[in-house]
This record gives sequence, structure tokens and C-alpha cells, in this order.
Amino acid sequence: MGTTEQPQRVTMTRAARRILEAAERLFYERGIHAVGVDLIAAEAGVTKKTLYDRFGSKERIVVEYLTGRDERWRAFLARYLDDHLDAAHATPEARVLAVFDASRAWSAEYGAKGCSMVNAHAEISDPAHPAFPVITGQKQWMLALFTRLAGDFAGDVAGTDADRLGRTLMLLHEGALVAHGLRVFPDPIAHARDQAEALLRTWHST
Amino acid sequence: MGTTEQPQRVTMTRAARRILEAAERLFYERGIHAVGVDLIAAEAGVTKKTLYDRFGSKERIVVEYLTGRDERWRAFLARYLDDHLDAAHATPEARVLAVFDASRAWSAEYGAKGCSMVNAHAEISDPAHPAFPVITGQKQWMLALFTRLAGDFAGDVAGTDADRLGRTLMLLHEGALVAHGLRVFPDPIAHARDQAEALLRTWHST
DNA sequence: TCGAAAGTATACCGATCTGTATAGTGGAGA
DNA sequence: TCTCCACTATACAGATCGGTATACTTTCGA
Repeated sequence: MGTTEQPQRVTMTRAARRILEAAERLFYERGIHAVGVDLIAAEAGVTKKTLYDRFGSKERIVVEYLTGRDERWRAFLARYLDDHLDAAHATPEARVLAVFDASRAWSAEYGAKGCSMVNAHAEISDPAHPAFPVITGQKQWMLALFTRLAGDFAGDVAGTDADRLGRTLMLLHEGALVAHGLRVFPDPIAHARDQAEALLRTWHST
Repeated sequence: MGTTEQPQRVTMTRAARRILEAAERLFYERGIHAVGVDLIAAEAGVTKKTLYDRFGSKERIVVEYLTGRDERWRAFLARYLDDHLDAAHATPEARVLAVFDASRAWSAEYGAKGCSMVNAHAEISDPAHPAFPVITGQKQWMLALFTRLAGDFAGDVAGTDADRLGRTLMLLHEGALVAHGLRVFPDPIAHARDQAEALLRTWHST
């Protein structure tokens, strides 16, 4: 083994990008198992040889799909907060509500079928699947985010109150994504935002 | 066409029941597209001929799986409320919280991977699929249930307040099911219950 | 200029997919 | 007793699955 092996990294050529774009759209809209590699290659205008030269396996494309979407969401959120909050003077309340606003904007454009992580988890049963940590990692990251923001708001000593509030915000947000994807009622993320606002208003009296 | 056609109804023989039981378990644990009819037949200890004689198609088994699970959940809930509430004297608060308690008990036993409707929706893209109304119907039923209970609690004139509260309870509950399936944090349904309790306590001051 | 990398085109592999065909068995009711 | 009917057993059809092989072309930087 003279050369350094790097079986992990994908060389992101132009064709690879088109493949990933097609896969992201198809996986999200139709589900992972319902989409074959032949269809992905065809939609990307690429031969299967190229697809396997770049990614090596379908499983790999799935992992890349989920990590890519997660990264784009986090970048979208960071930019949204930058654009809509005065970093120095924004209140803790405003920060929390801005997350819901960002999620609403994201979902309106890219989230017609709800959360891609939840949907992927429905299709992946094996916890040893390489996509599993991506899915759970995204949820843990969101929970940590809400908990941190809740800590800024609640300002208690032990942090248990921040945990409680963070988890409640997480549930409201997660429920809103599901309700959005399933069209349970109109604009559920806006409703979640309003209820988060009311929750923060009355929080210290619980 | 002398005989009355009834292509809808499935004759529920003993073999059909075993097929459905196997399908329910496999579909829920591994996903719908990941499970083939050969596997279902094998797990049920039945030949494929019998499977197709009873159900006619895999799609039909999927519909029967979802409707069956929905019916069982509603029966479970009704029985739970009967057993844990004094029908005549239970307060509106207690009724709402009992729904969360029932959901927690159900999920502990049958809901390790979250909501089967949400998971099925992740795999079914076509709104014309016969399973679609089953999925959306279950969510609408739950929303109507929460809204009705919220109406008993809020007791306003126009019902808009009941709608608001019902939707919030729906989001909390839906989020808890997702968090439970993804193991985002321990016992999210109990947390949702506690937060619903706090929400009802402070509701009239919003 | 020349060689490596990235790409196309096409054909193929074995496995698995949903669904069907044929032939036969066992039991229960009229 | 005879006739449905639910069932087993096995084989097969045609399509699609993920993945590979062979041969050729394009692009581009050292």
C-alpha cells in the first residue's frame, strides 16, 4: 500500500455535482428506495460508469445527499440569522423566533415533503448504516441549538430549565415540519413560531 | 357481469391474517419499499399464490397495513380513555393529557420507529396512491380530536381559540412522536404531556 | 505535445422485484 | 358423496435492481 488510501472522499467534478443534484431532488421527492441509480444517472445526463467512478455505490450517494442537505440548511439558517438579527442587540426571544422564521422560509422553498432526515430515517432501519449518524447528528444539533438559545433566555444556574425549554421548542419545531409536509393545516411553522412566542412570554411563570 | 363485483373487500381468512401481521411488522420496521412480497409470504409461512389470492397486489397490502394500524390506534386510545377517565367527571384538562398518556403507552409498545403514517408518507410520493387518504385522514382525525378537546377546555364562542389550541397540541404531539422515533432525547412524549399541562395552565392568560 | 483524468456509449452480470401459471391437497358444508 | 374453497408447491415471466467490463473520446495542464 504505497499510496495513501482515501476511500471516503468524493472528487466533486462537474458531473458529480449534477449527479448529486439529481439524486437530492429525486430522493427527497420520491424516497430513497424508490429511486434507482439508472434513473439518477439519466436525470443527471450522465452514464452509470461516471456515477460509479465518482461515488462508488448508491449508499454513498445517499450519505452525500443527507450531509449536503444538512450543510445547506445550516448555512441557510446562519445567513438568515445574520440578515435578520442585529447580532449585538438582538434579544434572546428574537433569536429563538428567528430560527422558526428561517425554518419557515426554508420549508417554503425546499421542504414541501417535510424533513429529509425524518423521511430518510423511515427508510433506513439498520443503525449501522453510514447515513444514520448524519440523521441523528442533525437532530442533536438542532436540539443543542434550541437549548443554547433557551439558556440565553432562561438564564438559570443548573441549565435544567434551559434543557426543558430547549426540548419544548424542539418538539414544536419538529411537529411543525411534519404538519407542513403532510399539509395538516395551513402554515404550521408560522403557528409554531407564534406559540413559541407565547411560550417565552409566559415561561417564567411556570 | 352477472355477479356483483366487489374488488375492494379482502376475505380475511387465517392465512390472510398471518400475511397482514407479517407485513405490518416488516413494513413498520424496515420500510415499505425495502420489503418484498416474497419476504412477507415467507415470514407468514404462506405461498405467494395465497398472498395474491387474498390481496391481489402489494399496494393493497400496504393500504390494509395502514388502515389496520390506524384502527388499532383509535381503538387503543378509546379503551385507554375509558379505563383512565371517569367519563362523567373528567375535566377537559385531564382529557387532553390522557391522550398524551395513551400515545406514550402505545409508542412504548408499538411505536419504536415513530409514526407509521409519517413514515409511509416519506415513501409514497403519488397523491393518487390509495394509501394517501388513509395517511392524511389519520392526521385530520387527530387534529379534529385535539381541536374538540381544546374547545371543551377553552369554551369560546367562535371556536378560533379552540382551533389555535388544538393545533398547538397537535404540533406538540406530532413532534413528540418524531423525537421518540429518532431518540432525540429520553421520553419526549412525557415531556410533551408536561408541556401541554403547562400550556393549558397558562392558556387563558395569552 | 502528450499523458492522465473525466467523460460517453453500450453491453452485460446475478439478484431481486411484482405478478402469474399449473398442478395438486385437505377439509367442511349441502 | 361431491363440490367448493382455502391452501401448498413449484416454476416461470418480464422488468428492474445495484454494480461491472470494455472500448473509445474529450479536455486540459505540465
